[in-house]
Amino acid sequence: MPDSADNETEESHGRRAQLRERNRLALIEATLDCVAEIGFARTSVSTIIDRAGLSRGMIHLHFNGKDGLMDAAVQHASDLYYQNLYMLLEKVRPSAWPQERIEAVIRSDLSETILNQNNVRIWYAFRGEARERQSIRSFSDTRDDRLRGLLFQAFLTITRASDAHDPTQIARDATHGTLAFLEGMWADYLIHPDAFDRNEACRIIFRFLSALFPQHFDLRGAIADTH
Amino acid sequence: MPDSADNETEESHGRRAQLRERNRLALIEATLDCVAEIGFARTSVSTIIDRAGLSRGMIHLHFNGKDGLMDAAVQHASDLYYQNLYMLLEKVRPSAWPQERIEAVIRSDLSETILNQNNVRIWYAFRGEARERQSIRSFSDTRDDRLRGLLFQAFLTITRASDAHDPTQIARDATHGTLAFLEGMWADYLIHPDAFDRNEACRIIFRFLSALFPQHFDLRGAIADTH
DNA sequence: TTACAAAATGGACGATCGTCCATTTAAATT
DNA sequence: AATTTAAATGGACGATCGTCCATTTTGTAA
Repeated sequence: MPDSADNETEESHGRRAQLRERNRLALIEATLDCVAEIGFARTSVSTIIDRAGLSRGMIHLHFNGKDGLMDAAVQHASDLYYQNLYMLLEKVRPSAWPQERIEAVIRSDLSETILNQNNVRIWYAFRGEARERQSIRSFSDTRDDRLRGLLFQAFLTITRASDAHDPTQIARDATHGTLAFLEGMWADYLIHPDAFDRNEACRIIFRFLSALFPQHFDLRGAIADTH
Repeated sequence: MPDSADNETEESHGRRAQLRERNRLALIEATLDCVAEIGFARTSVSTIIDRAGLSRGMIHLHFNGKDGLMDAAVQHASDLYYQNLYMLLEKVRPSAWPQERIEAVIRSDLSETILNQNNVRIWYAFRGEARERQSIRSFSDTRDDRLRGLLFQAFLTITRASDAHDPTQIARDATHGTLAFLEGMWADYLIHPDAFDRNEACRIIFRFLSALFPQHFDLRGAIADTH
């Protein structure tokens, strides 16, 4: 085994697997494009393979049918969402105040990278068809769980430092409320993509948060701790 | 009162029009049931007429095809939503404080009558397919407009009586924020219908509102004016 | 280069889609 | 009771759906 000595066995089959994966991904992306453009109901096998420029049989070959492809597409969209979101969140320095982390979550979730026409259409198209389809249902579920954890810990740090007699409850409500806010802003963007104003959306959320935590937020976002 | 003589002339043609209208409505209701149960994509002409117990041709006869039926169904769902909502809002006495009217909007929109499994599934199913369909798009639009007017006037009354230097802006933000809140609560209910708690949802909204307008709200809702 | 196997192709297939109309049913009129 | 006419029926129709496989293409190994 001369030059293949330091290559894995897989690498000798590399070109094949690489092409295979390329087509697999092309199908998923074509599916998401179709869903975003013409909706879930009108997205057929024909429109997908037509857009991908591949042959009919590939869907059955790679995904065991249309349902399997849809599941994979949902998973892919979810992965992309998190990949982008956490990439944005990583810019927050580790020593950041909790209110800064909260601001980062809000601004990221409303940024062009995350909240855009494609994503919002895909999001609502799948959510509308989530009934009885576990793969799609988890698409919506997961977002809540992971964002919720981030926000809750940050809010808890804030409320624990205060003199409120039920810091956990307040933190939970603040988390729930903030997520509801973001959800509402997404819906707003879906219905009125042109009239939507990201800065205004942020300001509204911060207006409410600054009323609830005046020492930690103002209309522009997080403010420095005073102790 | 059997078929008495004091019937109007129209009533002599009445029986026919009455039966006709009954079938028309049956088709619309069957459509909404199907959309709620199996989703927009899986709702076909066959499933609709099967559920309505009527014949295939009626859809073309009454609505000029499936699209027309869908449009009528969307309109009907929208009408029902407002009919129920405004019925609930009428219980608020005319002299009510603005904060009481705001509380009524919030509690109504989250009440069992309005926010239930059927409505929320229909709502999101149509919204997911709203792309390029004016009738469906207006379904979402209108809700905002009418509720927005109610809330904005109430918030404006509150902010104008305060010493804030930008009462209009605050009222607008509060309106936008409250609608976003409600939207988020609906999404919450769609994804977790069992875990959803109406009282908790109300409390969270009032927690934020009471932080913003401490003289007008507490965790339980509106409070009496102090001047 | 030849042989092998994995991957990709594209058309055939039955099922189901939405539309539409010839026919039947039954209410209203004479 | 006979006639008229609006409403309802249900099957035929072509189009399109998603599935699947016989065949071809192409990367890899002998």
